Amino acid sequence: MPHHLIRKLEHFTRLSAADKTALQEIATRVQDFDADADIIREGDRPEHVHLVLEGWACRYKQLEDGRRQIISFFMPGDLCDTHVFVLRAMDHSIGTLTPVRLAGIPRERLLDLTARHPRITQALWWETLVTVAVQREWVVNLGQRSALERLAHLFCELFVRLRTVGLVEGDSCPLPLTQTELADATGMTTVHVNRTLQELRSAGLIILKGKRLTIPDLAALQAVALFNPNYLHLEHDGAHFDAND
Amino acid sequence: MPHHLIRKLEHFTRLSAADKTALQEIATRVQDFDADADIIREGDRPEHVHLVLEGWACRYKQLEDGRRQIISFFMPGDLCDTHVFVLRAMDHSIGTLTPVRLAGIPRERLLDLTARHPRITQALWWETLVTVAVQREWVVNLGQRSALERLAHLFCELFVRLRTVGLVEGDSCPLPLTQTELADATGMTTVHVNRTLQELRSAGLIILKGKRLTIPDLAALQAVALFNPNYLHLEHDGAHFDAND
DNA sequence: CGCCGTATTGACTGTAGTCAAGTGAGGTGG
DNA sequence: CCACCTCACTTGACTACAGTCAATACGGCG
Repeated sequence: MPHHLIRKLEHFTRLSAADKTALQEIATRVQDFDADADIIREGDRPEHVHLVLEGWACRYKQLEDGRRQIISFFMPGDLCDTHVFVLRAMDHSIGTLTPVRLAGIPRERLLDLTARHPRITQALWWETLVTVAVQREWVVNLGQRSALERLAHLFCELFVRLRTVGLVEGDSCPLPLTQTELADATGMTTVHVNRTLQELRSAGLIILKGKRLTIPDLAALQAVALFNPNYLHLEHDGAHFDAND
Repeated sequence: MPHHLIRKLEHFTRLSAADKTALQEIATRVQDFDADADIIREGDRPEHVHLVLEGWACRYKQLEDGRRQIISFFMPGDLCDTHVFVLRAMDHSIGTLTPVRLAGIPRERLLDLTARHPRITQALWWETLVTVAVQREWVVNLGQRSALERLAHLFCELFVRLRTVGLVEGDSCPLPLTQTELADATGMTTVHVNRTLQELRSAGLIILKGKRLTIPDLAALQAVALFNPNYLHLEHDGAHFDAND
């Protein structure tokens, strides 16, 4: 069932049939959440690693005075915190944006999986490091880019990430976010998000309607956003890690 | 020699004498760098993990048009990219801010160390996860905090981190950064950094002079910054990982 | 049809950026 | 030892990007 994860990991390494079977089997303890529900709250000590099977979620942090920052987005195929067990308590929360179906993977299960499947271990490492690289890019995005560039960059990133899990159709992809959520992710106000979206639309760079994003000319949007996809580390050259069966 | 690292790791777990000796011995291949030199450049494929022994460095990313964002600071005791080996090429650069003394730890050396010393493995995991947590907090800082809060927050973080490696004396610590560097880290202009520093000074929250930062009332500065140190995960409760010798 | 959350618009404010001109302090060389 | 040079810091006047407040429009769903 976790085909999105498998599809993503195959961008890094070729998995054997046995690897894939093993990955299929981790999707136990499936749970469903409504939209706008917390999966994990700041202060919790999570019991297992979560894998998003369907829907979108986000990592976020709320300041005492109510300001909220979305720190990252989770989409199908994404893992939440492969290694949290080391830390005592969550320093942020994870909440859903749409209805979400999750698999909860117990710690031992994951350890067992990686012990038996070295290529999966490598691939999960890659997954983790890319997540961190995305986090760094968000710092650049918030620190240096203008509102227009910022939204454009976010759209490029989400589009490319969705493509790696097979959720892009032609030049369009799902984008189930409200303008408020875009604002919380980009450090802008909803009003300014709204106006900036209009600017992107009238420049013909995006079509955004009915929770669906269309990018008629990805290269053009990338140019506006100063988007360089290398931080997503998608060049499939893990030949030296390939399965030989 | 890498006493700062040892001191830091002991905030998470109690290390045995053997653990400490092993850590002492990884500081081979010592290299010295001038200030404002690149240690690793975007696109490089680094050969070893770097440990900062003395001086300050930073992770940064430069956009095509020249804008630069400092993504994180490295101070004595910090490790650069414990697990880069999985990825093909660096997606950012690491450069010095002051003269820096580094130890280069070959991959095998690190694997060997962790294989023999499970507590060190745990402690390095903690180190890695805290680094990522810091990265997330920077997203919150850039996305939600005002200029004043942002600088105040950065100072709180640097102060607390320096304290964990023993570099705080009383209520003051080294701060070898120019206003330009502060600007690149906080996504502000140098002019605005300058004015905001004056505001912090005249509020009596900081004394900043001669590359030295004094914080007369840390609680007050924390309140202004909305700084909550929990993301640094310093509560020493790793008793269950304690060495028994 | 009517309700509620989301999106849109306008007018105004304010924080932060820009440009450009000084001032100051530390280091070097004559 | 001092002049000078450079880099960092400081200041002022002006601009502009983004935030605030508040009213209104839209759209999907019961």
